[in-house]
Amino acid sequence: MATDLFLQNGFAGTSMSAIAKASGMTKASLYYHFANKEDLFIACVTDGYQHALSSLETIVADDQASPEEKLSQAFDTLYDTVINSAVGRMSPLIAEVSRAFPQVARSFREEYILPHEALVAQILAQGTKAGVFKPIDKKLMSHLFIGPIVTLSLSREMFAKFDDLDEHFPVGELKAGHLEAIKALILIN
Amino acid sequence: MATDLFLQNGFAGTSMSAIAKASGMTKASLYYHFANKEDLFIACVTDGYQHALSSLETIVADDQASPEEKLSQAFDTLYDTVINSAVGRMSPLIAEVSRAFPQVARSFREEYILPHEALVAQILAQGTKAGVFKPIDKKLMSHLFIGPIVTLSLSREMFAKFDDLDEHFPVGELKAGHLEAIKALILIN
DNA sequence: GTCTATACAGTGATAGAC
DNA sequence: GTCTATCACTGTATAGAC
Repeated sequence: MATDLFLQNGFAGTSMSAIAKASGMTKASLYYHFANKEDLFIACVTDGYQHALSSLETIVADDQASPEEKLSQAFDTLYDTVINSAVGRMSPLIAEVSRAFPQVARSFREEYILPHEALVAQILAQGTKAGVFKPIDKKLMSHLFIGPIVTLSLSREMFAKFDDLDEHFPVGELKAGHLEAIKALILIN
Repeated sequence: MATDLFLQNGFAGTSMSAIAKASGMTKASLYYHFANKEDLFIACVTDGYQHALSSLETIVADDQASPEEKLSQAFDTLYDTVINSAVGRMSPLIAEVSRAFPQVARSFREEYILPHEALVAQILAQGTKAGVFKPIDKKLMSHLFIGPIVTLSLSREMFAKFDDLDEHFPVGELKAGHLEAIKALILIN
């Protein structure tokens, strides 16, 4: 609710009055639940963490799938999460708020980014152990793996109101090409 | 000047009073030069376009260098531009402002993003013509080429105030690994 | 072209009744 | 736990003198 408003109008562009109205409350009631605007924002951000991580966790824990299948599933999940979910789309917003409130950045990193990276690293480690993936530096893999997805999400947010959005940023094709590129980089033989 | 303020505090977080003060003017004088805040912001953004493009243009026009050398030089330029220059760092800011003023996004795309992509595409086309690069889809290449760099810039903005910035986001290493990955993807033999 | 002064809407946040 | 009413303040923008 408040999350949607923040996404649409930014942090400074979303007033407590607007949030109260959208929540069917008055401002004063809102301030009964949250000490201030930052706390409310942080609640919005952390609220979205859980679900985004759980789908990756089930992929990692799957005993049936091969490392290559898991990699493909991780791509599906990450593209879906970063591009469609509220938390994923919030990156630029978090960057904006982080300037004034660095603890927002810290919490985002520790509770969202690092667990994500760790899960992706686990999938890659499973593949390396099975002898099908080359070992690769973890930071570099995050750079090449998550980088394009976040930028795609940012671009799509930026051009959300344009009617040729999907023509210029075709998620499916870009995802497929990206996956092939990563495979070319890490698959053995 | 105003650009730096926008970068530090976001669009809504930067007041006309603050800009006027930093410019050694009063608010009223500022409004003599710019009709409103958006116009001033657009002026800041477009102002940075020129230089950012010119360095890529000289690389493309170079008759001496091999396509592989040009690719490496383009990496140096893009990393430097996106991470260090004002325009490059402005992407999240432009995303913020674009929600309210879509023409900002359009101008950014047409005058900055598309020319950039076209120049990179030219380097790749030169390599393909010379028989050293495989042909590759233009949109995909932008996704894989520019995506990681923009996300790196965004991350570094987000964690700019943290003392372990360069440890977590080591530009040099990531750039080198990224270049190797792109080469693995497009180099023939 | 730059200034002082100001209009006026909206902001985050609080006091106190119910 | 929610309300009405209000606080002090800052925001964008403008009028009019010099």
